[in-house]
Parts: sequence; structure tokens; C-alpha cells
Amino acid sequence: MQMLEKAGKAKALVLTLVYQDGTTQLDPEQKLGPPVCGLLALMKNDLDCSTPEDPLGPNDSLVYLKLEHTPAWAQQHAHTSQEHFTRDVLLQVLSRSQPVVCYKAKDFLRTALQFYRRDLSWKRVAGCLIQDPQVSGWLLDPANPSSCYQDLLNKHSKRPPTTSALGVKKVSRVISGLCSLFWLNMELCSKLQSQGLWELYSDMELSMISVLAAMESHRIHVDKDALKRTSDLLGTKMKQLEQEAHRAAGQMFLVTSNTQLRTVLFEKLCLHERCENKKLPKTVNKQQQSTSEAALLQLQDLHPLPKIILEYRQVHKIKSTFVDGILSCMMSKNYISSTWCQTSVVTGRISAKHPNFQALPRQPLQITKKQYIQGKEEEVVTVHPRAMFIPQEGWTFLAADFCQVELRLLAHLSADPELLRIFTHPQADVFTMLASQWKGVSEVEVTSEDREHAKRVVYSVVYGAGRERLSGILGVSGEQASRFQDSFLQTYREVQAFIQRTVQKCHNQGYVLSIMGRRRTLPNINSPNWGVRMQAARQAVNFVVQGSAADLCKTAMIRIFNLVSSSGSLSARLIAQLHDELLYEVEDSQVERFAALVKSTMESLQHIDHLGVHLKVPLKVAVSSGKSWGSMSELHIPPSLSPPSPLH
DNA sequence: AATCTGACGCTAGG
DNA sequence: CCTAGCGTCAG
Repeated sequence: MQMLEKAGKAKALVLTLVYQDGTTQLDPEQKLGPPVCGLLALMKNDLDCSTPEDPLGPNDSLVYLKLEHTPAWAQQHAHTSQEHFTRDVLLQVLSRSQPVVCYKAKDFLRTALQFYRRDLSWKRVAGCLIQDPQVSGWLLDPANPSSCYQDLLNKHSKRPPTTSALGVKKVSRVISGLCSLFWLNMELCSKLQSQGLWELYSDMELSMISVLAAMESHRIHVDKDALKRTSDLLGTKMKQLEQEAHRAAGQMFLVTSNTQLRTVLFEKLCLHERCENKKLPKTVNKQQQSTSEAALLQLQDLHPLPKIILEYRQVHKIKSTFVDGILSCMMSKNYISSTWCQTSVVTGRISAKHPNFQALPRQPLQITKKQYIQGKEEEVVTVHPRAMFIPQEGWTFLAADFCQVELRLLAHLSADPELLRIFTHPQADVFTMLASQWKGVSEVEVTSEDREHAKRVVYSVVYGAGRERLSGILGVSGEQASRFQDSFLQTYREVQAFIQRTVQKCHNQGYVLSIMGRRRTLPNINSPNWGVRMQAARQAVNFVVQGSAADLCKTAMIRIFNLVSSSGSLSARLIAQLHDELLYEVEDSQVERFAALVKSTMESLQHIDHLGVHLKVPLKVAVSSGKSWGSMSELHIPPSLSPPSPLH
């Protein structure tokens, strides 16, 4: 118990996970990360007197905590006394007010939550103040995140790399690694401060570590049998389509090969010669005839093959990525949890992998199953990957969507009066209003096609897409696309002014900032090469909008997380973040209460006093719920039910 | 003789 | 614009 006291009193704590092959988080990452076997903690008390040559001061000490489950057959009690001790140390770590440093801290927190799944609530990680140099390094230069600890160290350490090359024992290598980690953290913190990134780091990104760790430690149940049945169904459908494709082409070829498809379409069938009035897209790198969706849509009236390929690709995508892909993520389990990456997106968004939860198709896919049985009826089956995700018994999925955040932010950032006016009407359909305003017709005259066009033009402006890209997305000529874009910018003059202002600022100072001070430096903004320079300009504009939206969504996640963690009764858990949408699993009895809380918390972010954020537009949140992610229906929250916005 | 790697193409999401 | 992930193909 001496150790516990020591851990509590130490001036600083530096941690790393240890894996079964003897490596730590400071070693270059393995392909298939080996299982964790323990935790190494350096308790530092002599912050001044240690040198790289003798990293361990007289009052510093090192402790190894075993994190391995004893096999069920050897268990006396639920946990051994050693496991209880380790848990107490972990609790000590989570509630410390002194700094704790860990490279890839999220992995540490998640491991702790997984190991003590039974008696360490995810709520306990909420308040913890753990620092992570990986996150610091990313905030300082989000475009070039370091690939491993050594990389990060080389990039930021003033001293040359430590002299320990060969012949030094593994233990002392690890110790000096932990010490360098401590100093690196100090160095990065001062850099953050001098760049004005400290608040963003300590108030937002560090809190995100806990949010993501809790999210990763949650198990999402998946209907595995349905997934397997779907895999077979799609498999037979693909075989049928493959045969049809061969018949239409008049030869065998590999349907999944773009190279071979290109040969069939343009060298054998010569379809490009029959549509000289249309401009067919080229591949980006090699300027060949593209076989992309946009190209095939142009060709579909000339020959049956393009349509078959399009359908084949749809089915193939669903099967390979969203059915078989998810099955392979499940291994022998019947649940999944994605890995959420905090430092892989330049704009400050988070990304997901294994599986990528953020790319699951929104729309179900219709499959017509040909039945060669007596009745000539064709059976139609709908395949919907999202519907495979099921809440636990007695729980419900709840989704909260920030409606048109990026567009609202564009309105705020540009202060364009016409764009702002659209958002003063809370009831109206934004894109319908936009289309009517822009095309100069009344709202009832706006066709769904107009609305869709307006939407795409808007986001192409937000994303900074060029003429070619827009014409591809819109399915019109490049001429027409740029006319659409110009007319949009003519209608919303201040938007254009905002774009010019942003590019100019980037030009002057070399970087741009999001609404909460996130930063991206763009060296290419001064490139002599026109194409490169224009690319940087689009990236600058896009960063401000996308990065600011990311700021808002992260703030929402953190606030809701803190509210639930500090509540005795609330139990809702975050399942996924889809950029502008948060997906929760909520106890049935708490759905209404939680929905009101989420909605009011998110909408209250229009004003964040202590950050000086005051959006000129209201934020709108749509809430929906359902017993599967595939069937969510909107929930209408009476405004009176919403509690007043809580502290912070 | 398999396997791996990097470049490229396409598409799901926002 | 910025992601993850599935494919082919050449070396």
C-alpha cells in the first residue's frame, strides 16, 4: 500500500502499456498489435536533476502492473488481490490532479476500461487529466502527424537522439524512453502555449481522449446470422451480374478490374466515339478514360453493359466492405467496436476504422432475386447494413443531427445577409429556400431537382471543389457547372468576400484558424505553381468551415459526456460520431429525457461565452430514435421540456 | 511459387 | 475538401 501512496504523491506520472512481446507504446507500431500484458508507470519526483545519461533520479521509482486475466479455472474470486491493487492504482491515476503523461493515452484508458469492465464504470474516465504528446504533436502540425513515438521525438526534441543504441538493456531503454516522454511532453506543452493552442488542447482535445476511450470500450451488438445470410445472397447476385456483364460484353473479363473494363468499353465497343457531344471524365493521375460512376452514367443509354457494371459495383461494395468487412472485424465475437482516431484528420474531425462506422450506407439497397421456380414473381429483398446494428435489450438508439452545420457556419463566417436570413425561419426547408432565393422563383415552384442542385452547389463551395468536380457530381457540363457556381457567388456576395478574405489571410500569415483556434499551416499557399497554390487556397477555405464544424461537434460530445458522467441516473452511451451526427444507446425509460438534454445542449453551443463564440445563426438539432440503426424515426421535443442549458 | 508493397482507381460517408 | 477500405496490377 506504500506504492499507492507514492503514486498519489508523485509530482508526475509517466505511463506506457506493455505488450506480450515485450514492446511498449513507445516502440514502432506492430501491424497486428499484440495483446496487452501490463502497464509500466514511472513516478517522478525529481523533475530537475535527471539527465539523459542517468534518467532516473534518486526519488523516482518505477512500477509494473500486470494486466492479464487469470484463467477462469484458476480464479478464486472475481478478482485477485493483485488485480484489486492494480485497479486502485488506476483509480488513483484517473483522479489525480497532477499531470499524467501517456503516448496514445486513449489506448491506455480503453484498456483499463476493458480490463475492469465489471467494476470500473466508463463514467470514471470522465474527469481524468491525462496528457498525450501524440495529440499535442498533431495539433501543432495536423498535416504531418508523426507515425510513431520516435518520429515525434526526432521532430521536436532539441537534444540529439539518446545515445542508447546497441548493447543497452531493454529495461533501461524503456526507462529512458519514459523520461524522454516526460520532457517531450513539457516541450510540446510550451509549443502549444506559444501557438495559442493550449486551450484547444487542454479543454477540448484532452477531454476527447476520455470520450473516445469510453466509446471504444462499448460493445455494439450485431446480428451476425443476418450478416452471413446477406453475404450469401449478395454473392449469388454478384455471380448473376457477372454473367450478364460477360454476355453484354461478348467476352469474359474481370468485372472488378477497371483496366479490363476500360479495354472492353473503349477499345472493343468504342462507346466514347458514340457520344462526342458529352465530355467523359478522365482518370486523375494518368489521364485515361475513366470508368467511374459519372462516366458509366453517360454511357448507359448506348449499351446495356454500363448499367450492369453500376449495379455490380453497388452490390460488390456492400458485400466486400459492409458485410464481409464487418464480419471479419467481429472475429469470433457477436459484437464490434470501432477504433476512433483523433489524430488522423487535418481538419480536426475524427475518423473511424475496423470497421469505418462513418461510411455505412445511409440508404438500403434493393436486390431483386430471380427465382426460377414456378411462380414467375421476382422477390425483392432490401439489404441495409445499418439495420444489422441492434441496441441491447431494453435500450434504444438515439441519433442527434446538427442540421446543416457547415452551411450555418458559412453563414456565420461570411455574415452574408441573404444566407443569414434563411436561418431565421426555423421551420423552413433550408435548401428549398436556398433554391428559390438563388433561382428567383417562389418556394412552391422549386422542384426536387432544383433543391438537389442547390445543395450540391452549396457544398461544392464549402468543400472548395473546382469546376470539373462539380460538373462530375452534378452531371452537367463544366460550362454549366461553373455558371451555377458563379451565380451562387453572385447571389451571396459576402460568401465570396469570405473566401477571398480567408485566402488572403492565409497568404499573409501562412496559416488559417478555425472558430475555436484550430490551426493549419499551408506552405503551398505561396507556391509558384498555380495548381498547387489554388489547391492550398481551397484547403484553407475548407479547413475553416470543416474545422469549425468539427470544433462544435467535439464540444457537443464532451458536454454531453460530462453531463451523463456526473449524473447518478443517466446511463446513455455514445456509440458513434458521424461528423455532424451523434449516435447514442439509451435506456428505454430515459429516451425522452435524454433527447431533450442532447438537443438543448447541442443547440446551446450557438453561444459559448468563455470562448467568445457567438454564432450569428441559431443551431438546429434533429433527434431520432429506433430499435435498429436502420429504422430511425424523428422525435419531436417540445421546447418547454428542454432544461435550461447547464454549466460550462 | 507464393507473398508482399506501393501506386492507382473507385466509392461509402461527411 | 478529407477520410477508410476494397479492389487490380506491376515490380
